[in-house]
Amino acid sequence: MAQRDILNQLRGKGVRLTPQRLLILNAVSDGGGHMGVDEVFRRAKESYPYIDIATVYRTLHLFRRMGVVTEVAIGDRLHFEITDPEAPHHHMVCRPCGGAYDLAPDYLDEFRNTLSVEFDFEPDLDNFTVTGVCSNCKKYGADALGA
Amino acid sequence: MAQRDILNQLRGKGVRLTPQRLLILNAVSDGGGHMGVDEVFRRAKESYPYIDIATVYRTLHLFRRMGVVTEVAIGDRLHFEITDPEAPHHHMVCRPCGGAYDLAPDYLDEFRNTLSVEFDFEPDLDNFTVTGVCSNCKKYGADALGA
DNA sequence: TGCTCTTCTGCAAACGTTTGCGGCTGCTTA
DNA sequence: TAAGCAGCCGCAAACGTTTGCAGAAGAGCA
Repeated sequence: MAQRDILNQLRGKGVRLTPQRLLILNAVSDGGGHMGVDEVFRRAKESYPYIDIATVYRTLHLFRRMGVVTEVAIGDRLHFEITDPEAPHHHMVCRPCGGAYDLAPDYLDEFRNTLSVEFDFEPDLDNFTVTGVCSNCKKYGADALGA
Repeated sequence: MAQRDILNQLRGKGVRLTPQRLLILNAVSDGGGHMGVDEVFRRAKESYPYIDIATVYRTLHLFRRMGVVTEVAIGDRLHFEITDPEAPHHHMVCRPCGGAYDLAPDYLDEFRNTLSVEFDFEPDLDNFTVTGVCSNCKKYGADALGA
C-alpha cells in the first residue's frame, strides 16, 4: 500500500495525523521487514527525541486496528510490518534463531474451513503465526538455544 | 497422568520435589481446566502464605519444559493445564469471551505435513492455540468486546 | 545422623507493555 | 484567521512477568 493511500485511509476513518504518527509510520515502512517496537522507537526518536515509548505502543496498536500494520510475535516480543493487501500472508517464526518467514494464505484455507464447518468457530487467520524450527536450525542443531 | 507418575517422572529427571512445587502441581491439578497464573498463586498461598509469585512462574515453566503442564495463551495472559498424554489436544480460544475449547490433534496433521514437506519447517504443534470467535459470540454479537 | 554439594526460594529490582491524567494540538466551522 | 472541541501526547505509575542475588533446604553419601 502506498504511503499516500494509507494516509487517506486513516484520514477517512477520522484518525488524526500527528507528526508522531507519521514518524512511526515511516519508521515501520522504511524498516523493511518485521520491526521490533524498540527499533521503531529508536528510529522515531532520531527525528523527534521527545517522543515517548507509550505513544509508539498506542500508535502501533491503532495502526493494527486500522489494518495498516500487522503484528507478528517473535519470541515473546511484538514486531510490526506494513500490511500489504496485495500479498496477504502468514508467518512461520523459528524459535531457535528468531527468523520469520512468510507463508502464503492458501496453506491455511482448509484448516479455516474445517474449524468453521465443524465447530462454527471463526479463526483469526488474518494474522497467524506458527512457531517451530526452520530448516537451517534443524541442520545445524541450533535448537539447543530453544526453550 | 496420575499424580504419582508425574512425581516419579520428575524425580527421574533430577528435579527436586520441594513443598512449593507440590503445592503448585496440586493447584493446577485441582483447578480442573486452564488455570491462570494468579489463580495458581492464590491457591498455593492458601496452604503456604510465604510463597512468592516468582516461584510460581519458575515452577510452571519448569513443569512445561518437563512436559508436565501445557501452556495456553488466553487473551494475553498465560494459563496452564496438566498435560494429558492419553488425550493430547490443541486449543481454540475465543477472543471476545475468553473461552478455551479443546481441538483434537488430527485437525492439524495435514498442516504440519505440508509445512514439513514444502518448507522443511518443523512447527511446534504440540502446544498450538488458534484464536477466533466462537459460535456463541458470533450469534450474540459479543464481538463488540474484542480488540 | 550429620556433611557437602547443588539447586531452589524469597526478595527486590528490572523488563516490556499498558493505563490514567492533565495539558496540548490537529481538525472543523465560521 | 481565530475559536472550540475531540482526541492525542508526555509523564509517571502500574501491570504481569523475568532475573540476580544471598541465604535456605533437598538429596546423596559417610
